[in-house]
Amino acid sequence: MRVSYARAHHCATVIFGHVTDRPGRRRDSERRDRDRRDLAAMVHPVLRLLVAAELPVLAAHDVSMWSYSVLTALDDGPVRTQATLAEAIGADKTRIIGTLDELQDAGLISRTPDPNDRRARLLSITDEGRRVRRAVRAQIRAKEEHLLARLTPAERTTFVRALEKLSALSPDDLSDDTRPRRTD
Amino acid sequence: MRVSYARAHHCATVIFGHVTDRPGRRRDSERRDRDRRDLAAMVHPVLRLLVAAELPVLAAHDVSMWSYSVLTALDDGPVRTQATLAEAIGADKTRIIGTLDELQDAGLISRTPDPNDRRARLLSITDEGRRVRRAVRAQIRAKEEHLLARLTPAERTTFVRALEKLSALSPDDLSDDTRPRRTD
DNA sequence: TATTGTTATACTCTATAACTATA
DNA sequence: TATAGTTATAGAGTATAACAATA
Repeated sequence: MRVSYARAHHCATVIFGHVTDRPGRRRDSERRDRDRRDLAAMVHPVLRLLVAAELPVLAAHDVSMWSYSVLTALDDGPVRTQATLAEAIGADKTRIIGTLDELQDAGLISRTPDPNDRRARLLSITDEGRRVRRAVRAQIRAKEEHLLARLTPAERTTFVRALEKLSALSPDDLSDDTRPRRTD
Repeated sequence: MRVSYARAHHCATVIFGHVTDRPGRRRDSERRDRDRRDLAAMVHPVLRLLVAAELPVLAAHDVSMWSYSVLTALDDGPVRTQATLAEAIGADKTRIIGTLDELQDAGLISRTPDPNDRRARLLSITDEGRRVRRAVRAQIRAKEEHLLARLTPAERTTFVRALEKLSALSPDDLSDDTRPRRTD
């Protein structure tokens, strides 16, 4: 995930001069929602901001974004095989191999052959890996505070809660098939 | 911005078994906030969800993500030169040229030489371009409803408001230099 | 035959630098 | 000399297919 640092000052000025819309008495909240930018057009800059804030922290600890993602998954969850880990962090089997090699060379994770299935290699985070992960996380949390400080306490709580809800969804949850209507 | 459709079922189970933390009487909200995932780890899956939802819509109208971004900027703002447009959408001068060529060939934008500066080419969206942009937006909004429907009305309002606030920030707004303290 | 981990290849995207034509 | 637009080249990142070992 590479992100350019170019600032995305998406022009927020929305002009609907010649949109002939029935001049009903809409509430402000409805008008607000209609005139807002697309969600992706707002979420993307926020992600770039977050990544830009995280990269220096990661670099200071000599870990890549993928490495940090792997360490996080291994620290939070039980031992995994490479395939399950890859799916857990939304990556590809082939994509994380280089990352795992680096992490192993750095002594942050260990890969031991599975006695029950000699094809598989069981992954686990080392004490040093745990230390690095948590040091990085602490610094990232500090950076996040700069962002969240722009919100009111109530906004902040709701924003994080909403993020937790939405980030847990799978693409299937958004498919049109979930609509109650049936064609038969 | 290419996004794999692999589901990011980030394991949300957080285990702090051996983190010796003073067992004070923390409020639930504080504990919640401490045990949550990193913001980027939540924002990223949300963006992927949104992009996955948008791509089919864009494909149906034969426009790329960058094309839609350009059409949006030109529809919402005044006529721009290519350089200013590029910066407005967070892209690079050289990166959008191919996109502009496609849009021009498709008759969705026009590029006319600037009479005052024969180096520059003034951009403007055509009626057809406006039609496409708004048709795409309407469909994207419909898809977004699937996502936002997972939130309560109050959560939704606050979430969108928070996104508007945060997405308007520039990297400078997050730098450590903004802290009130000085070293001298 | 299917699966785990791995490697190799090709393809996409991006950044950088160079070029032109104007100013 | 500097700038707007363009083009070309190199590099990073990714997906896909193919492979060896094991089930």
